[in-house]
Amino acid sequence: MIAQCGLVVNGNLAPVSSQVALLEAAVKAAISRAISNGEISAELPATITLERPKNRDHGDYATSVALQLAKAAGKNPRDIAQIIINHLGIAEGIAGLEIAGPGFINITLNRASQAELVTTILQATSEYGKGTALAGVRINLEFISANPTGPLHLGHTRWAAVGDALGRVLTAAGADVTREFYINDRGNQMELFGASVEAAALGNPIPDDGYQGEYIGDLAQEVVASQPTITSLPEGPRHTAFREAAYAVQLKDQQRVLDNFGTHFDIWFSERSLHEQGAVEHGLEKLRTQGHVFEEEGAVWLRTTDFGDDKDRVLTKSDGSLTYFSSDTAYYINKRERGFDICIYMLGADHHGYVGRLQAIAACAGDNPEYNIEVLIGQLVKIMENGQEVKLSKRAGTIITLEELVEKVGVDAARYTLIRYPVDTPMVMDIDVLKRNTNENPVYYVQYAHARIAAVLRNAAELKISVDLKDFDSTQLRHDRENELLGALAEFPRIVASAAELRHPHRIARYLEDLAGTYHGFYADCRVLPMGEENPTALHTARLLLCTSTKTVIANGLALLGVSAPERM
RNA sequence: GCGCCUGUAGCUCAGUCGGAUAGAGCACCCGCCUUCUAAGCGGGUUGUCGCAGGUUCGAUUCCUGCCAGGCGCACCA
Repeated sequence: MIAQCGLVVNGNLAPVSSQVALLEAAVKAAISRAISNGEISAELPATITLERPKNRDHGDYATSVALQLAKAAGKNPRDIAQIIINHLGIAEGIAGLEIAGPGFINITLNRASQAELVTTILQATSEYGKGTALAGVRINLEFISANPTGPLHLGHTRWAAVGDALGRVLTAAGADVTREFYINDRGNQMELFGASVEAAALGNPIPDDGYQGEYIGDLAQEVVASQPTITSLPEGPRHTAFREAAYAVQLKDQQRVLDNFGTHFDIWFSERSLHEQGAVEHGLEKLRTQGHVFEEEGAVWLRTTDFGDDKDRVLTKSDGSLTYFSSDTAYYINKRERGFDICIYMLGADHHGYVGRLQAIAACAGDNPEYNIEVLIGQLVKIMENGQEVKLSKRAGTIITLEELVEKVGVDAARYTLIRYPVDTPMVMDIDVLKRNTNENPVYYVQYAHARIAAVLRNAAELKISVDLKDFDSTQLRHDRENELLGALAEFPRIVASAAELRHPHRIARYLEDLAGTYHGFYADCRVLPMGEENPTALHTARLLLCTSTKTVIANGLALLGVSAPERM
């Protein structure tokens, strides 16, 4: 049976491929037979994709493969569709096949076999939706990477949510993911930061290019409180001591805030450590052997223009000091030497000028910039409060921090809202809407569906209705709403796979909204529990198990977003 | 000037390798809780898919040009 074969083998769960994949294989096999019979003279397409028609009258799945083959085969697409159908008719689990429009093949599944999906989901539980599309691929996912010179603000928050969700989605697709935060703890900005805190502690004016925020004063107080003698150190050591102490406090604060936000990193990678390990020299050496390093006007350059960058980049300045770019090259090479196949960088739109040079780094190091490195650019987030745009300015002290955002709207609403839009769309976050806790906030719509099912299950437990899979009778599920819900549940594994491959975690959120809507429709039309004195029947059990499956999928999807799935609301 | 992103309903936005009558939420109107969570469901109204060409059985989707908005073009970090 289509819904079962290949999913459960000898009682063990095979990697959960969707029933759709099996159906696709059946269509492909049918075409293959038609070709070897000489009925169609064309190449077998590499992949056959079934889509879910928007219009329910077009069956459970549809394929346009006959239209695609028409030209090569030199045949009318409807004739080709008929030939494919002739070969496909024998496949089990299919209840109906028809040719529609210019040559679409509409497939209707046998309802009972489709309902076997419930068994699949309930056996897989938290594994349902996971796949193997990226199995064996080692991915380094770098995101946020803020300077440790201030609190994380709104600009970082989009990445904190999206990056974390992407990490979860890639993992679900089978990839071996390491999440990494690169700490820019070296260079001018650190000096200015240290000097600013020091000045605040000593009651001196903050340096011109220094950091102005209120938090600088707080940091100064905290540093002095933990090291009372720091102000009496001689100027040189005092300067260093302030810088280091402030750095430690600020980094710890960033880590605390992210932890609270549900975003966790496997590695916090210090830029300094690159230099201490000699990784920069090592990287330079590697680039030299690849032949893209040259000297000019006393500086050492990397010829990134060999690979499409706008201009060549300086590695070592004419005064002998290393540029930030040299750290970038060393860091990339270091990642590859740690065994990562793909290095993903998530950057804000204000850094998109880095894309060319990052790809050039990979090429200069002898890698394939089309595969080994990926730079995802996210557009900036605007924020509205009290009907006005809040202009973000460190100087004016109007930055909104991640922590403040969470205090205002909560972790779930903040994460969900940031994740549900594609990152290349500039988005507007309206604090007032997010505070409202109405269903203008789609996270509640999805969470509500989960809580609603939990309530039904609690009531069922009280009524002692069987939810044992052994009592599941798939032929009970014949209602259109049940069919629609099963179809939506069947989609989840391919949604996860495509979200991972396209690096689009927002697809998970959109899918969940769709699934929640489908469930609410089912709930409105299909009574789940017995009414009054009615005795429980096989239909009640079947619907309860369908509810449990839906709850599992919603919970699995929300887990991929790092959003909670409440039992009660 | 060059480069990246965006332009879809009154508003905020989805739209899968190019597919059938372009969708959702909000807003607006009308129905539905003496039995499972009404944070819900059903129905109604809403479109020059920025503009103009091209590719083809078929384009919101791919290509070219233009218009509008955002961002970026350091021997800074």
